[in-house]
Amino acid sequence: MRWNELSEENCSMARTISVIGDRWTLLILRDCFLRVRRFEDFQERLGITRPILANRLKKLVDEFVLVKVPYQQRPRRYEYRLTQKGLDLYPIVMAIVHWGDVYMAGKKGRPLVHTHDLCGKDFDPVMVCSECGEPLLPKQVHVRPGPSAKDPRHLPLETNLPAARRITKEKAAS
Amino acid sequence: MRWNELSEENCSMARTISVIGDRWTLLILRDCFLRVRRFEDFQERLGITRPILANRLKKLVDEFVLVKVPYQQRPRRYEYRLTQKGLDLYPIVMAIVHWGDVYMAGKKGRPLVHTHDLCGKDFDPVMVCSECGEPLLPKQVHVRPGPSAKDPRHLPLETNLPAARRITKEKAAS
DNA sequence: CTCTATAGTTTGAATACGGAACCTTCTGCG
DNA sequence: CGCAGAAGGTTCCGTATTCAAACTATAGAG
Repeated sequence: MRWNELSEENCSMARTISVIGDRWTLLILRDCFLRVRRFEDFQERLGITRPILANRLKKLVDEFVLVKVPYQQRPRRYEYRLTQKGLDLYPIVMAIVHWGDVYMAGKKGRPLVHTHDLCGKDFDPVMVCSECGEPLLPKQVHVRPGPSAKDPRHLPLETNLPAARRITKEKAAS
Repeated sequence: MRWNELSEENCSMARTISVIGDRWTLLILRDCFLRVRRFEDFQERLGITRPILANRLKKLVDEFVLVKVPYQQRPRRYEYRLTQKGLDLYPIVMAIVHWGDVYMAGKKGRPLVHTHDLCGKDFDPVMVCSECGEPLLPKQVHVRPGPSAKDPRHLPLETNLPAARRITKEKAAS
């Protein structure tokens, strides 16, 4: 499966990955949320090569995650800003940062602390259920085919094949 | 910056990306949370080539995100299961899926619906503040150097350089 | 002794990436 | 005028990664 095929998969995760699922794009987005907006700033902070940076920024603009906004005329220069679609990537970025804080931080602690303006406290991000507000644990969540489900390759194995498959594929198929 | 340098960056996001920040690894993790555990199943569901799959699974095992558990002797065969470290990637996966549901789903709706066993309802994942429980909006969060902060390249521009930099770099530096 | 199941590894061609240099538009300055 | 500098790219080329297909290994079944 190539990149262009990824975006046509009937799977929300595959389709999101087709937009933001590479190393450099994720790092660019991190910097966007840190208010970096200009080509030269991205290039210097990330240590990314210029051709790749240009390519990734163009892709993010094509996907409406970023917009080019002119910040001066003569010579005309643009900066890159998050759209609402881009701002809505925040939970993804925070979830990635938080996992890194928990599992990849050195002995000396996390590199960055986040403060919530609303309550004034330092916080960690927590993923909760929109209906009951409880933290989400993978073992308390089940999944079923949605309105556009069709490709059984994107359902869990259990709904896809009888449990007997776990023993021998042939017996179960007969 | 190469992959091996990424993991040494003093940035939680860069370090997480060094573990899970490529296309195939993210798709493998999606399937792990859908209870896929075996080499052949991953290979068939993802359409990934066998060498890449072997390489990514090995990397995830080396990072303690997955463990190899024998499920039969003679011939000895293993399956791949999420460790606690791996299970804790759930918020990242859910955040990615949810963004895809919102922005990348076709007219016919989302491919998969999630049900929360605790409350029995279909839900969306929401990222909230651990201290006050309110949903996190990027504009209500500020960031400051943490215990292990050192490399100014990973701070926001505002804390990094005076605002005057936005006009002329030279004047501000003098 | 061959066939099948599972989990890989090897190999060679296609693609992407890294690094350096170059291009373009404009301002400022001698 | 003519040249330097700033900002935002693009071109070029050698290396690294990925893809696709075939091959290897282990063991039970017939």
